[in-house]
Amino acid sequence: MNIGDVAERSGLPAKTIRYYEDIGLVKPLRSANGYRSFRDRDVHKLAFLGRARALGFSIEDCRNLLKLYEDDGRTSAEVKQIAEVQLDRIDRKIAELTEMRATLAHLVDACAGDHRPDCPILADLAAKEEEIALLNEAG
Amino acid sequence: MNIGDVAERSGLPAKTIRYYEDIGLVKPLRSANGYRSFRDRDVHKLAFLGRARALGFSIEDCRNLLKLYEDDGRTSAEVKQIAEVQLDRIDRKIAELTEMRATLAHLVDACAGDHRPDCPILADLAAKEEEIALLNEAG
DNA sequence: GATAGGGGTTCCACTTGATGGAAGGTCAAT
DNA sequence: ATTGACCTTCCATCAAGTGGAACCCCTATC
Repeated sequence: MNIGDVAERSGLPAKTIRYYEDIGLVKPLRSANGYRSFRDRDVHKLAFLGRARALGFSIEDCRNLLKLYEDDGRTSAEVKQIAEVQLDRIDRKIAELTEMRATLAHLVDACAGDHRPDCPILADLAAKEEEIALLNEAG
Repeated sequence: MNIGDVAERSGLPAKTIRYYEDIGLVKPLRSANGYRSFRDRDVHKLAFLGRARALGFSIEDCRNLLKLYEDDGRTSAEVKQIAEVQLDRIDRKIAELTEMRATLAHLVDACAGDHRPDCPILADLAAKEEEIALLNEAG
């Protein structure tokens, strides 16, 4: 199968598939004309990668998950551990964003958004210099 | 003021400050010995940048916010608009992560995490190939 | 005067995960 | 023969820094 078909079937752009070959995630064969020739196995792997990436796993995680996927001697504990670490990363990211959101929403709410220059958003961004200065004086 | 002091006061690493100069966010003077010489104004700007970045604003947003900050003729509407777009980005990101989290948490929950190879996580990542295949047959 | 340390400087490479584009080869059909 | 849709490689670019090498500056101490 040529890269175009694989792209369609796996849902990944051809460019991405080439990139994945480049970094050693898939190793398609080559036809006589130099075109990449993908086996079903390669297509499966790419679809797997697409899913794993959609869950936010890093490329390195994907590499490891793929290895486990193809290793009959794996234990589900190994897989679970990778997933748990990722779950934790997601949780921390969500917490971080939620905090940002709260602060920003508060500021947006306080801002008139009119023709005047007075703006609590800018005021807040600027004011914190002093907080930092105070912190440093204290510390 | 030298870069080390500024780093401490603004809370930004010296490397980052140099980088910010590089991309034109701050323009410190130079002492006779070639050292960067930061005025209070520069330190304020850097602290401002630190805060804005902490709220997730992109460097380009920061550039614009800084411009507005220094422009007496600004309107709060301009500022608010940038902030609202950012708020929206955060919301979309949170939604995306929340969905990832739900899927992943479900899978982690279903996985025994023991010595056996059977793993719902891998099964899920692999199974979706077929969904895609079906989707493609249908479409 | 030499030297050690703790600043500072520049510049280049690397990170993550692709993506865009140029220049050119291949293939099927007209 | 030539169009158009494929495919190939390679190089550059994005965000937002970070790490490190090689080298300069300044002060204090021996």
